[in-house]
Amino acid sequence: MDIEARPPQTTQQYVLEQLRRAILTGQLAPGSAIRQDALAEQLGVSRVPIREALKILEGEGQVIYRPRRGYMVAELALEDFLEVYRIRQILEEEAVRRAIERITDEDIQRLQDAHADVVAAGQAGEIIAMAAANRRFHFTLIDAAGMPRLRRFLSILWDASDVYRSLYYSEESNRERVEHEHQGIIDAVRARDTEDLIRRLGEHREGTVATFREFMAKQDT
Amino acid sequence: MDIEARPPQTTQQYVLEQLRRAILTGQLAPGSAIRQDALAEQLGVSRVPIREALKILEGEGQVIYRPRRGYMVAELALEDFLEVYRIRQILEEEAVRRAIERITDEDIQRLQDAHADVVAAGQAGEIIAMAAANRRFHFTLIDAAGMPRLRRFLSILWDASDVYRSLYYSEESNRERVEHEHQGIIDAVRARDTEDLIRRLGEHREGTVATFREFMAKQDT
DNA sequence: CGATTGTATTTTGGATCCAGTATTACTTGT
DNA sequence: ACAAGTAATACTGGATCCAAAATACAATCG
Repeated sequence: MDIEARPPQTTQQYVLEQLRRAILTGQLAPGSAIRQDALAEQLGVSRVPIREALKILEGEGQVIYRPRRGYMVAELALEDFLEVYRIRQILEEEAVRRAIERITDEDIQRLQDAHADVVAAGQAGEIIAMAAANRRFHFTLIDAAGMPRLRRFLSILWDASDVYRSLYYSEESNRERVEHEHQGIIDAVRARDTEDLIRRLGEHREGTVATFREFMAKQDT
Repeated sequence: MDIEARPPQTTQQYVLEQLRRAILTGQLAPGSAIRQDALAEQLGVSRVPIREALKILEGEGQVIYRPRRGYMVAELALEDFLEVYRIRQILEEEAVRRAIERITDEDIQRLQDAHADVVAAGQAGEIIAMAAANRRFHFTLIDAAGMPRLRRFLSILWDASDVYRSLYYSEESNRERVEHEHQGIIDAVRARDTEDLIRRLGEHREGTVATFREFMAKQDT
């Protein structure tokens, strides 16, 4: 027997999850200071696991740290967002180039399943679930590249730029666009057509960026 | 007046520096376990700042963490190295494309200065100084792109793939090659010739990778 | 003699406590 | 009334202590 040992869930991992979630949903607003012992009390743990979770987020660039001043949630201005998104696109492009050469039918099935989850969550209006399924969709493709470090970086970039997602998905028209583009991506993968796939990913990105520009413009008024 | 406050050096930052250095020079060999209180005693601090520094390195992917088992220095097999290097190249390419449009004469001067430092350190046989100057050379160019997050990722990737550098630079022939290629890069920047610059960076990378293949092959015997 | 279970030791994870620094509020002087 | 200096407060950084989990070792049973 060779049973995979379940890695035990430590408190810091729990805290890390909670922090990620709070940042993603905007409960911890970008730019706001993070008070360690308030958080500790709120989560019912001591300050130590809080500090360690914050250190990981610091390494990932999701929070800003200034010695003796504490942590704040990193802000994402439009131009920062565009920068992160641009990096994501470059890396994802590299990943899918490799992925399309090695992807199996089961992977494609998973892709299709993840897409179905996106649609279902969208119709149910469950924003968090939709963001999660969307992530799974993209990373199914990325995983097929078999480049673990590239995957890691994309994962961090994803988290870092997913901050405003919840607002973004709430618009009906965006959901439809995403659904349509995803299906196109799946088709291109099925056909093993690299250039078409790259083109579709590019369009997917441009659609997203355009939507964001509108969104930010609306915010400013 | 808007003076930037000097951030005080905390113990964890000191520990972090020491750990980075130990990993870079190979004192902490890839794959070896990191014993927390041994380190704490050695550096004359408590275990707390050690743990927090390790958390940052975990976020950067330089050490592997398993709950309740501790940390190990991440191993870099040849294929891992190639993967990291490939990512670096892609991102550096994006950076220099932007950089060449915005770079100033002062930046170019700094580039030339950094290159001079590389040569000087090389002749003096100071490997660590040479690695540092080489890093400065590349990041002078990257900084000119004005993409702070991209810069951050490149910085992490650089550290992660710099592990074997000390061995690498010790060979005379490599030093000469690096010097020659750097000068070519500077010339291309001066001429604002993007395509030539990209081409030269690609060659620079290929030369490095080829050298590494030889090096690893020698190691295996 | 080998394997398995129980025990001791080592090492990490978390809590509490203390010290040093930054921020805020208040007081005092002009 | 406003500014500057000072005192009070709040929060972070680090050390020590304790608990829990993993590993190493030994003893016992088949």
